[in-house]
Amino acid sequence: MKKSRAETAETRRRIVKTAAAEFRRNGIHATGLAEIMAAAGLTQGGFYRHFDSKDQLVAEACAEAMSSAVTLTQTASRPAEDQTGLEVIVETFLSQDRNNPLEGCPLVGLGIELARADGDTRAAASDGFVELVELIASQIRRASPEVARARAIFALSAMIGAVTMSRIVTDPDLSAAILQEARTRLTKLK
Amino acid sequence: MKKSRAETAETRRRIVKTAAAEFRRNGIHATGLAEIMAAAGLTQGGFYRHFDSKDQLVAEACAEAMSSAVTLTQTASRPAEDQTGLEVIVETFLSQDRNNPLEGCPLVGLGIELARADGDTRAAASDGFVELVELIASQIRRASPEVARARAIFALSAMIGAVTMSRIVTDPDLSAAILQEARTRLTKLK
DNA sequence: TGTACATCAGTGAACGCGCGTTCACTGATGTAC
DNA sequence: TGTACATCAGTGAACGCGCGTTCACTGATGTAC
Repeated sequence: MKKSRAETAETRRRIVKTAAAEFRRNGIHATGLAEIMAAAGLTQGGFYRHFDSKDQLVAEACAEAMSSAVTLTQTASRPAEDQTGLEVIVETFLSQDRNNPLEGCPLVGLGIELARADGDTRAAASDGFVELVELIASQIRRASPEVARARAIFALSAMIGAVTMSRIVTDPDLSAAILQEARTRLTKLK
Repeated sequence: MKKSRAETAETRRRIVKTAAAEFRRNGIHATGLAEIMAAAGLTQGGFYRHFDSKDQLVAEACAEAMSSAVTLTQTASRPAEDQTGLEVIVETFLSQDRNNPLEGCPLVGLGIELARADGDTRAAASDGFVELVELIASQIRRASPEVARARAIFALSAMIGAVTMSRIVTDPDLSAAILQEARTRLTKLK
């Protein structure tokens, strides 16, 4: 049953992408390897042909998820007809579908679990945060680079808190209000 | 080995308080009942004399942790000599010791796990969020109640995001900057 | 180019372990008289 | 108030289950000649 090199590489990528989605949906600790492998169309025994441990997969899945969040934000940051780049980024970030967390920002979906994860995973999350900060800062044009970066740090952490709380809260109106307040206040930072 | 009613009630409270601390330290899923019972000075078998399930303990521990966060914030909200009530609240919230999460805000320590928890737990978290919002709003005096509430919603979710990210990020300077930016911007909401 | 063989991706079953939960038992507490 | 007994908080061991990890095996791929 050996597979070609191309197939092997493709399988590995599929496992990482599947894991990135499942971890964001259910959390890292609550997601088992058997579940991930099944979702990737494989059986659990094959896992260790690709990875040394669950921790290694967690780190790679976190890096992968951060990388697609950065790409998504990059795409979104092209200013539209009547909106600045910052407005579009804020709008996009705050519109993450609560019912489809598979592709949302891992800093929200994995959240505080990242602070307890091992070094490689935390480093991936941390690096991704910095990349997003720089992307946002580049859209704040009326300020010096230092001030823009400071505002971007605030905007990103505030958005992460808002999306997180909008998912926790049980009242749909409150959930919408949390996102709306963040939207209103953070688009003013331009 | 039967205990008196007073002792039984005291034991129950101790289990809930211990659980509230352990869940905030390690996360809900990652904390076992045996670990909690041992930390409370008991053996694991006695757990079901007090609770029907782990989920019930999670809900009570969440309510307990939110309640002490509210009490702490209430105490902090008395304006000091040279600071407004809002400034003191923001200062207090953002000074949660990363290395001692036992008593920090459960909306940070439990984080996105709360969004996946069962109804009672989410309700406790949600109610606690609303209480904190009202407490913060009451310290924003120059605005109408509606505007004050809107600002409080933003301030609280932004602080939760900032403390969360300050714990995730690996660079201590960045961690401090995240908290500093939140402090600077949110104390201006008065 | 064709053949023989070593490699190794993936399967399926098993491993030890810790989880949430259950249970028989103990013995101090609380109750009934 | 004192005595006899039912209650039940807490212990310690066990339960089934799912976890991360290991392993013997299969058979198509890639390599050596």
